[in-house]
Amino acid sequence: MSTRSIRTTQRRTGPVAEARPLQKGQQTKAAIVDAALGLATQIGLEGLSIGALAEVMQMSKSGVFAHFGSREELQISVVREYHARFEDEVFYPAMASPRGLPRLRALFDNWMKRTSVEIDSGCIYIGGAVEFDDRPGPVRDALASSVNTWLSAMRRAIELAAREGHLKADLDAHQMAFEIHALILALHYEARFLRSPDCVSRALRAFDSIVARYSAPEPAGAVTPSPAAEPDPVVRTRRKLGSPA
Amino acid sequence: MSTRSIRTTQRRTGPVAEARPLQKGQQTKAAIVDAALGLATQIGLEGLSIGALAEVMQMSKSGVFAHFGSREELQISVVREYHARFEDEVFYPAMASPRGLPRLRALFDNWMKRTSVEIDSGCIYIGGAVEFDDRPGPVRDALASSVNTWLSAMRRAIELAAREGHLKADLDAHQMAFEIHALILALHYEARFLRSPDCVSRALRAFDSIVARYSAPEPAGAVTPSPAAEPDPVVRTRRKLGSPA
DNA sequence: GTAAAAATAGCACGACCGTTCGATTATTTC
DNA sequence: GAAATAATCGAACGGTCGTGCTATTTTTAC
Repeated sequence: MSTRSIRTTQRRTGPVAEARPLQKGQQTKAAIVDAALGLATQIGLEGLSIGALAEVMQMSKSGVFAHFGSREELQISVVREYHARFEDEVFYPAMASPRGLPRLRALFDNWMKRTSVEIDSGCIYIGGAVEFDDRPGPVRDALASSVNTWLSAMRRAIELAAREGHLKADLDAHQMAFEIHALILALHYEARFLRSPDCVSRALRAFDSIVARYSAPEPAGAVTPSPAAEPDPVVRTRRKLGSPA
Repeated sequence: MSTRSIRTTQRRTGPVAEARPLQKGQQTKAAIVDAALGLATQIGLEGLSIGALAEVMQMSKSGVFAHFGSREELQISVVREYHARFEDEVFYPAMASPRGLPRLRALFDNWMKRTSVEIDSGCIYIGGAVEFDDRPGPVRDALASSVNTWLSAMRRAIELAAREGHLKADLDAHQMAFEIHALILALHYEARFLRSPDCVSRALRAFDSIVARYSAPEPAGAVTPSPAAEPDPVVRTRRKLGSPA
């Protein structure tokens, strides 16, 4: 918390040297956040308790606590960590797919995997929304900011697909994103709560229906529009999901 | 709890008369469940605490507690109450609409109102799914049972609409129900968490798209198929959503 | 009215919660 | 090495939680 904003470069020679960030602390803090994320995906952000977290980490409660200063700050750290992983596992890999429809489909596929294929861990964006929809505060803000960042990225991908000619030029990207988001929510619901075995294929079918409806009318037979589009070679470093500031 | 299974009809004349259920208790119990439902729709089933409930009811904790015997039984009572209200406010009113597409649309409209128009209270079926997807036990069972009952009713309405000729005869009712359910979940998410102002109209538009896609192909212009179908006069007493046994 | 029985209150227990604080140990800097 | 500082521990506090007991009050039955 307090050590975060301290610059790494400054150094002093006087007898009372000012602190520069050390490594051990940040390291175990990262380990704690990692464990906390694991707990939060199972029992929710609200269910996260410092005592349980300390037990997992084999540390004392106060030892864990000292890294965050408050439970709320711990929750926010978990949200940030989830944002980073979402970026790494959903957004960036999809950017390697060719612009337009293929990339949009890759985003959806990765998103699906994140929220349902690993059934043992729920999605913080979905669980957190339910837990914090009536609970204003910084945790809710961090959550909403991350979700909005991600949904915006989806809309951008849709608009790009429209500009590439894969989808109708005059489509309502907001509307299409709403419908795709809905599929993810239903998938999460049926996979994790109802344990419906065929929900993944249902979500895929529904996605295809949506794409077909928003697709640009084509003269000849081929359903998938020109798969000849080249992938973007260097996107990993250029494009960003965005930071949830 | 113990008084629940005692029959109402039996009566004795001996000096040690066996108990028959009295009224006052059930009455305040109903009031407690009502208040508990109000709390649960705001802070969730897990957030429900007997202490807070007692304060709302202006009763002692133990006084409230005695009606249920455990917190779990209180939660189950809340789920049952929600089921009953859902039946009354979503299912039954829609049964007054004409069979087929109009009735399906009425079900969706009522469902929408329940989960989003009254933004101050969340849906227990949605919140509970997130809270209990990793928590086996009787509360989860009661929740899942109610949800499945309702989703089955939706599927029946879809099949009926197909049989009436309003929708394609060979449609996959499960798939269509999945897609409609998805819209409700997205509506709930955007209304309550993201506070997106136009989510209601988005859900309506998406619903229309789904209906159009599953509609029976028509020769002439009219989009809505023959609105001449007569409503069912006596459905309120005959048809049931079903009990979540 | 009286007596049985049900409904409610009062109190206490043990468990866990987040948090504070001072002491102790590790780590880093010189 | 020594000195400084960061990291961690241990114990404790006030609070809320669900729950179990025993009184006391209210309701019902006769």
